[in-house]
Amino acid sequence: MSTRPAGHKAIIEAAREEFSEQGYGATSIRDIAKRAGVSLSALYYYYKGKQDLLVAILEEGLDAYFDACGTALEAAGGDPAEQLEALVTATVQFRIEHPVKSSIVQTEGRSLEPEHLARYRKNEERGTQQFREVIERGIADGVFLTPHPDDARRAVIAMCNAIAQWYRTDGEVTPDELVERYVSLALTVVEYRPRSVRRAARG
Amino acid sequence: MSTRPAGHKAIIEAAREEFSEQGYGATSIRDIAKRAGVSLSALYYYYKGKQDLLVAILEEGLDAYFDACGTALEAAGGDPAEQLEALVTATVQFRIEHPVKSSIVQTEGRSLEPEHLARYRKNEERGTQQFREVIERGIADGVFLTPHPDDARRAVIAMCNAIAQWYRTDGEVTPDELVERYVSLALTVVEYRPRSVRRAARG
Amino acid sequence: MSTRPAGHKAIIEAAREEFSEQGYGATSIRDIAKRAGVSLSALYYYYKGKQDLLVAILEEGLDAYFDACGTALEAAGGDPAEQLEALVTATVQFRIEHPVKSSIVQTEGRSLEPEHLARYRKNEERGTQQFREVIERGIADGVFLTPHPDDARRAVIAMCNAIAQWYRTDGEVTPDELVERYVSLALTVVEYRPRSVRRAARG
Amino acid sequence: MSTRPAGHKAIIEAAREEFSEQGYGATSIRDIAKRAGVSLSALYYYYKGKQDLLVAILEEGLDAYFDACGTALEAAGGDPAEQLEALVTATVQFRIEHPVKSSIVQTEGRSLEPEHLARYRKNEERGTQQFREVIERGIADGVFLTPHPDDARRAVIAMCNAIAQWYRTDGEVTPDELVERYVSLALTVVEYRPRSVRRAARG
DNA sequence: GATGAATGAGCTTTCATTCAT
DNA sequence: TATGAATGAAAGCTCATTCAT
Repeated sequence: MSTRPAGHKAIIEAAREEFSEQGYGATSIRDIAKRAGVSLSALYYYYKGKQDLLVAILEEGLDAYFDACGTALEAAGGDPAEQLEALVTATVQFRIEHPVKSSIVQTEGRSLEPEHLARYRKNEERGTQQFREVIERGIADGVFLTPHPDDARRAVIAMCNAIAQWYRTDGEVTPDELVERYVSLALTVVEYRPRSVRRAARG
Repeated sequence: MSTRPAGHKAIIEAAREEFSEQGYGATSIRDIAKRAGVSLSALYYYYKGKQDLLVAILEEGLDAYFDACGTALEAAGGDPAEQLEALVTATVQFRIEHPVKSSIVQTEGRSLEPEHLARYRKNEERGTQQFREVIERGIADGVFLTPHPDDARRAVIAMCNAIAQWYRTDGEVTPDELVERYVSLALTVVEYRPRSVRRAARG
Repeated sequence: MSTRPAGHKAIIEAAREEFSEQGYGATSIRDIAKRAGVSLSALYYYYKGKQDLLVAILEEGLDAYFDACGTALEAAGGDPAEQLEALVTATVQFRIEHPVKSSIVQTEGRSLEPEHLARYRKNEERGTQQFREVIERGIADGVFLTPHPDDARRAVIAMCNAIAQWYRTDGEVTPDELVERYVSLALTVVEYRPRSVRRAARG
Repeated sequence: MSTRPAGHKAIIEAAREEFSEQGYGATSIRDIAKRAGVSLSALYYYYKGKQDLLVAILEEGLDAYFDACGTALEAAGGDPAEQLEALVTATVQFRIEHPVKSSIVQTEGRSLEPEHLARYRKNEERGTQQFREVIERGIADGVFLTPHPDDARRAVIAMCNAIAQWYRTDGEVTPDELVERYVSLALTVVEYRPRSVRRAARG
């Protein structure tokens, strides 16, 4: 959690939008200051520089996403299917509600200077790990039948992430509908077969 | 097909790699010249500028991909499942064999100046359209059961595209294996049920 | 009147001299910065660019000249001969005292980009207009006998303007003498015949 | 007289027009080649470089003007008034017929590099000298009464030179009319009084 | 005679950043 | 807290010119 002085939200917000629209490399610090409506010097008063802004934005982006996932997982039971549902729901909702944060986190990691990159990549990895654990447990429990858990995981994450790039809140599909569809898609991808069904089938 | 004088391949190649690694905005034209081993002026002799390089790279990237899809589709029969298989195979192979071309086409469209953007976006749309047609025909034929063809399509495309970002040829999975798995995943996502099976099930 | 922040006079002055000596096109912005003794960036802090400098210089040049003419005309009576004398005096003095401003205004209008050119040419026209009005009134009053007022006007203006290119303050002729001679020349050119003389001649 | 190989007139012509419109410093050698419709290399085949083109143009410009003056003076008698008439006529006609040549000669001398400048300025001086001699002879003969021959000379030259900048062949005044007016103006400026008139006045 | 290819130097401009106040 | 002023470095690009063919 950052402990920065208040009153600089406009700056972060502006930077996020500029980075998202043009990319870190193509964004000038003046563009950000102008968009935030503050002077160039004010920006430097709050942040050490352009890279510092990026670090703050990326960290906050990951944190916010992981918070959402954590909350969802806690609310879900111990069942792998329920947990996958929780993760997909949290991810889809986050991509819908925070498309800018999402796209930056997905694209601008490469713009980190070496000293920040390693830590960031490691942190980022937690997202993969969450899905990996749930899927592998589902397989161990015999409810996810996919023979290729890594590919299934990557597919699920990729399709959820892509939402940030095309979903528009003024479109035809409501967020809830979309969540439902993607949960369903994800369960299809991991080839989910509920125990009860199989038991019933046997009888 | 470009009709540029020969001997400038090194330039395009260098530009592609720099754009892919750092992003268009963060790449300097000097970086490209240096990487290509030519003088700055030589670069300007062949290309009008940085934007011109990007345009050439993006166009070629799309063309090459569409060529691969076209060839694959022609070789496939009229059956929607076979055609989806062909498209997925072509896409996965292209992402594996041309990860740099793939990632640029996926990320740097936004770096096009307005005058080139519209045409590019339209061209890009052809990729979506290929998948859309095949999937819808599969649904019409009753072999793809997914109730949400748009989501299925986006999922299939997203998961195939993501390959460019993580696949390494020196990894555990061979290209052919990966193709097979993704074809299988795609058919799962569209909920493919072959006619013969359903007929048998009915009997 | 310009409302720029103070302390950038050295820049304008340097630009004026460089433009005057080498021409706008041949002057590099580095030359100007060096001559002004400021950094290249300082120059851009005060002016948007090379063209902006030219615009400022040309506008100020015209303004200063028109101010001098205006003051002289106000001090003069309503008599056309006196007014022509005032205009020629103001012009000659301005060419002597501000040869650099004068030569730039005379030569570098063509270096204006289209968006500034029209306005400038119109403003410039006021100079011609001042002379035209005075000469035509003198003709109407019957004191200027020249049958070709346009040619006379152009001749007077051209000869006054040329002074900026050859007059040296360390030469033989004092400014006051030169003014007197050019006033006399101008009155000759418009074929001035004072009323009193003609009346006397008649008697 | 230049002894250059034929077929390069288009180049000189193009250079003249570019230099005249934009100034030497602002003209690129590529602009010239494009306007002449030849390749960049062709230009370098005929001329050593940009400066060489300027030298050729300026020399030819002065030569052509002096030729015209020489011819006119030869045709005129020995009378100073007739000779001044001849010079003004030649000058006005040249400014009318060759406005581009005229304007370059008047403005671009400063663009000569030191090694060519001295010779050019000296050559240029011949123009002044022609007028000076005629006017001084007129004064010695007692037909030009101006008390300031240098100012008169400069005035005459300046007003004639200015013609190149404003005269348009499609305007109201014919060349012949203009010549007549400027001859008349020039004689006014030098305060010409024919002998016969004065003799008559005395009687 | 003529040209396509190539270059190094220089161009105008914008960059991220610092600092005195 | 906050900013106007200033800077060195580097950006994209154009320049006049050369040279092998």
